[in-house]
Amino acid sequence: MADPKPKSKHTVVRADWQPTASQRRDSAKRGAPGQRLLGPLPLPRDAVNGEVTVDTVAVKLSNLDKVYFPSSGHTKRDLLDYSHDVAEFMLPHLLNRPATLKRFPQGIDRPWFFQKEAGEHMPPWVRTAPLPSKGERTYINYVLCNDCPTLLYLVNLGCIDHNVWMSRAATPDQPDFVLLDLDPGPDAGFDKVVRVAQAIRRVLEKYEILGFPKTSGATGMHILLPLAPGHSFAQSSRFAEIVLRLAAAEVPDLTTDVWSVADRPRDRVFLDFRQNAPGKTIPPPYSPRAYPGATVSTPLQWKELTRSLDPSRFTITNLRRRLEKYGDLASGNLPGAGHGQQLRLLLERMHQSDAPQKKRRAF
DNA sequence: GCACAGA
DNA sequence: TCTGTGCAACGCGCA
DNA sequence: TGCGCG
Repeated sequence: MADPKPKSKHTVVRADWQPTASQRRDSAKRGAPGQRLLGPLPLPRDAVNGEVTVDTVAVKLSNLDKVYFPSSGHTKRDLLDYSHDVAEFMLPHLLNRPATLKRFPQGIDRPWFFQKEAGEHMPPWVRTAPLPSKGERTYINYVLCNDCPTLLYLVNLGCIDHNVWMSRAATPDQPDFVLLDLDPGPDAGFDKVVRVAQAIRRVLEKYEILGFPKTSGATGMHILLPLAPGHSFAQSSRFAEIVLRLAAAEVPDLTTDVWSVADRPRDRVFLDFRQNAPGKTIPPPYSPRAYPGATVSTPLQWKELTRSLDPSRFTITNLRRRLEKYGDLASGNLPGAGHGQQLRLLLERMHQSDAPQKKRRAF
């Protein structure tokens, strides 16, 4: 493939960017409880505009008092304080992943827009990666949110949630985890999501598959299965479908695979494997969401999946307490964690285990 | 949130 | 100087 | 061939 060289003043990344020596040193502490929480913005509390210097980079911040979440009163400053505080936990999950910017410059109740092309107006220290678009006919310079200054810059632009690919820029066609997406209908409470997640947990345990559950930050849940390098999205999607169909067979009255929203039962949990595709995005662990209350996509321990689990409890205001207590419960899903699974091996294990039995069918 | 075009 | 506008676009299943 | 869908 020809070396893509779209003109850009940004630092273009054609291979995965490598951490500096000091960042490598620090990374040993990452994921440990209470470590690396950086506190709120280093800025006077009454400042409405300002400039912070983070990692030797000066970032301009504006309209800090603007209310982004009217029902709870959370402001842009609250979002920036949170982002600065948890950056060491969130950034590893964003590293080198092309980002689709979803911008809410006037808050969650006002018009928003997508932005993929970084354009020529971002500061030169914002890293980007050129990726083919429209069937290889053109390139888009995607933002890579690889450091704290970039994170704060994006939040200042109105990026409330972060939406990143399941692959990294150097290998855009190779997902490094499988996404199991649990999406409850409007009349399905979170208790149903929990029961379906427990069914998925039983399937994963039966075949010794490693998975990390998290709230989506909205109404559903995500379960992430770390992948060894070299898998395709076709493979990750097929595997997600297999696991979800096995789980659905255990709780058929709680689940649906109906694609059309109009025809989909409103009181069931839609199990979506189609999200495993190139260019599709997911809010990573610790991403805030543009929902009332400033909820956060929050990694969980499996044992926390109880009837009383309420995902609206996890917000930008209180998430640091969980990080102090538990550290990064999803750190095992990071590409460097060494837990990448070979789908061929998992499928062999599943096939052997089921060989004497009939094939399971039905969603 | 911000650059840009057109009035 | 003000005001309006753009800021994305994949591939699958089905009619 | 287009639409709904995430």
